[in-house]
Amino acid sequence: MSGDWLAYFPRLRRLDPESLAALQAAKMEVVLPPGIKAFEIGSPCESYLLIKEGSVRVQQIAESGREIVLYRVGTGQTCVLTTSNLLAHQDYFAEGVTETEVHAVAVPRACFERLLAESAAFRDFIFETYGERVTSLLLLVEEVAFGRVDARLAQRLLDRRDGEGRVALTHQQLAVELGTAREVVSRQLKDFEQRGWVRLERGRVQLLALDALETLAGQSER
Amino acid sequence: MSGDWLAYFPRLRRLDPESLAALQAAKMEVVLPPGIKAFEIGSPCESYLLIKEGSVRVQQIAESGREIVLYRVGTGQTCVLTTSNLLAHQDYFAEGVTETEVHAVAVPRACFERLLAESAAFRDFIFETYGERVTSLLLLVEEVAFGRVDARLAQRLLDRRDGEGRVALTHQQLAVELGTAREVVSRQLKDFEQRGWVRLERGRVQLLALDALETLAGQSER
DNA sequence: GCGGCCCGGTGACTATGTCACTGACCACCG
DNA sequence: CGGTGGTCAGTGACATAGTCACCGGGCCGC
Repeated sequence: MSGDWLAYFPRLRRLDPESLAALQAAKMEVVLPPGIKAFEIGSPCESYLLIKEGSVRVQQIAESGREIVLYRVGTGQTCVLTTSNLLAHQDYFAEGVTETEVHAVAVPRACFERLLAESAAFRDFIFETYGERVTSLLLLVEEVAFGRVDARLAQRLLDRRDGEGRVALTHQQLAVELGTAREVVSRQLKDFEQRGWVRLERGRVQLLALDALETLAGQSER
Repeated sequence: MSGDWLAYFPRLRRLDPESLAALQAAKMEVVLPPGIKAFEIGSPCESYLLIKEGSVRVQQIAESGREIVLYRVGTGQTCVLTTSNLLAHQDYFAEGVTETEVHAVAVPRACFERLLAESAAFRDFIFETYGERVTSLLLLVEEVAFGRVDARLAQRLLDRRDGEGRVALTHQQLAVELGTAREVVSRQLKDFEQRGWVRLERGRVQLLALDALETLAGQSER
């Protein structure tokens, strides 16, 4: 039911009635299945995407095939890269992959630009997380440039564990999370296992010593 | 003479007279000597800086002391981090160092926010390079995560050479440019020298084979 | 049950980063 | 002029990370 979509974006309720009406009229509700590319390198950027439910993983891909996860966009969020591309009239040069079924609202470029010009509340909404994203990209630069792989891996395992301390990712997927190679992840995990911190299963890691992993994750500086 | 400052920011001429008058009234002309910190980690972000003349190097610093240059802000440009911090009400978490004497125009936060709200031309001005900066940060992530040090070094030498093919930087400074260690730069440079591509001098590198360096710089993928 | 594919393990090697120490060079001062 | 301290660069030994080639096991569809 489309009347409820604003519940996901409370700040948009502050829009003046005219802007809100324009948004209502122009928006399109979209549903994407899991595991597809919402956008890829070179795609033009046609509309502003507001995610109601689900998660999109945005990743950079090198020619060599190595990948790195830049960030995720989840419920109630929007994608910096999309915003940035709309503002600068550029094409995408990263790819976005749906990790779950994604329910989103698409706002066409023309409507985006009109709202940006007319509505202070819309601008606030846009920039709410925008600054934080720039921050998170700089943190990523620092992490990749100076961080230790073991600490970063420990952090990712903690971040992506479920309620029972399981991480349902293959070594390859973990390598993409960190922008490193599978072999490196395999060796680090084996090391963790020998310390008794995790148990390795096919396609999954069972965490056993959260405190030890947290301690290691804290030592991110090399 | 302050009447000419708009010559550096032609897009600001499109501002409506009222906004322009507000900007004129609130702005402050500032001059910073070379080699000082325009802002550092933890500084609050009080005003929007428009650079008329000069260059500011923005760099990230790890606890270990290793540094990496994130980007430079030059004549006619503005700093993404400042914009982002103003938008998101955050403090700086990188530092900005003047590389030359810097002549700039400072716009206080209140005026920045008012103009952002009132003037479409001002927003266009802000976002003109903003999107490109996000792009450049993603490129930096890719470079640091996947790039070869030798290719990146060759690229930097080419980027920062003067008219006679000289690069007036120490090995340490080159290491900061790339976010690597001085020893690594020293060894790579020695290798370049043995190939006859450069000649090493104290505090300086003389480039001899631009074409060879360009070829290497092109092979950035690991 | 066979073949193909994904998953993970491993050894050997290369590339990069760290540490400790050295000497060269330079500016300044007495 | 010589001493002195600081910056700059060179180097060997070692640690960490990434690459390459290859293997074997499990899983799935036919």
